[in-house]
Amino acid sequence: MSEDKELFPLVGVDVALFSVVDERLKVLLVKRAREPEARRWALPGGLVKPHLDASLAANARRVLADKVAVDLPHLEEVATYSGPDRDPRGWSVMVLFYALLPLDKINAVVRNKVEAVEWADAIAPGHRLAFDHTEQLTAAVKKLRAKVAGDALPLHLLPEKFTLSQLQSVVSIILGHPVDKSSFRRRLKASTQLVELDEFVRGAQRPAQLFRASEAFSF
Amino acid sequence: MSEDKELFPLVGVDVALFSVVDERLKVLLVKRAREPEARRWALPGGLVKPHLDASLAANARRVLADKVAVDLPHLEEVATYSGPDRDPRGWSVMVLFYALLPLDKINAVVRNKVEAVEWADAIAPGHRLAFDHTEQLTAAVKKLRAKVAGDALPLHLLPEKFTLSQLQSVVSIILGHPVDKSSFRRRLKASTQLVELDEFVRGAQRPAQLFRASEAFSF
DNA sequence: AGAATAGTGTCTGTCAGACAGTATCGC
DNA sequence: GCGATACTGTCTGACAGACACTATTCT
Repeated sequence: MSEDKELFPLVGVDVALFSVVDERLKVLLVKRAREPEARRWALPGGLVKPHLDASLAANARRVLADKVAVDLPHLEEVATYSGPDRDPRGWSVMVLFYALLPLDKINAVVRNKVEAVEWADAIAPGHRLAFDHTEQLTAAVKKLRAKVAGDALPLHLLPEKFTLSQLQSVVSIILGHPVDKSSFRRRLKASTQLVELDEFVRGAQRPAQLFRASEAFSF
Repeated sequence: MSEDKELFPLVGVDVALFSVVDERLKVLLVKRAREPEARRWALPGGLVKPHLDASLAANARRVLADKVAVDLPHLEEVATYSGPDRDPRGWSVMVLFYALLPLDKINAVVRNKVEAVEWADAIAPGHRLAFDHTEQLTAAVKKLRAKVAGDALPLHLLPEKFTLSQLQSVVSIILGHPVDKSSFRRRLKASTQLVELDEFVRGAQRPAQLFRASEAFSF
């Protein structure tokens, strides 16, 4: 066993699962039940099981299925974290992914489990995280922001049908600064990523047109 | 041993080492001496040795030190490739990096080794590559191009001191299309990445000013 | 009518591509 | 002078931020 430690690195994944709650970008944290780092908040993650997982992405989906009751619509690789000291169990390599979860599925999603679960503020989680997860979370947020700043649309955070105002709100929450309405809508009209529907949302004001992701959409 | 295969994935790195030769973007390939995939061209790579390597990046440097006699100035992570079938030895996960090598060090660089070594065209290598290395190479080129298109300067492909014309040439070779001289130079003057020197290159025409990377430079 | 949100029109500064023009060398 | 390469100036069209304006609903 201790020889195995010398010969074979531990291999697994961590996942930063983002959502938007209360006008804030949130990330799912779990309170670890077991050693190492027991009772400390951490990104959900786990070691790969070669007989179960077809890939690291599959590993990520399996791990998250323990905390969340939905299929993740999209997994994006961020970076790998490796070395002899980052986990006391031995030389380890963890591949970090991030995923986005639609607003309207949040309540249905959190499963009862041994560990506590929390949607923490993604920018300022308010906990000291286990292992190198603070660094990982920073990297995941940075990658997400870069992608959205580069004109990708975070539709995976929205319901299947959504208004442009909702989309604009989510984008500005992710980026951390206001987004101009006019230029935002101009961009979207030129884009092939959205399809306008003939449906409208009625509320206490002018109805808003609904949109959905087009076939050409890729995050 | 066969139980180990079930329990522990193989872990290693592959490296796409780029350079510019003869006005083309080239990548270093090695001809594998051992099974699996013996005698097939491949990206240089190797399994991590926990007692030797402090990280996967260190693993990459060690593997490349067998083929190349210089320290790699920069390693950039591209993606991971994993699964039970991509390597016949078992469930494996390889982390792909790319690196850039300065033009003026190429000749000093290739070591005598068991395997053959070749600088192949990065866009059309002309060989069927081992494992999933064709896909890996495509991803590495794409990532490099995206980085350079996003205003990063590939100074690691140039000598320490270089002219703007040389830099422009390298950028256009990487991107695969011509770059406008005027706007390119305008961008560089506004940038803090370069420092102009008081030295000039004299040739058969007007001397060209030399530049070097500034402290603020980061690829 | 007024509040609230959806959606549009217009102005303007910035910036990148295009390309012509000038500068400075060797021969 | 001529060829070659380095370097600069200028024009113009595209576009994004700013922001005011119009539109449509509910109360």
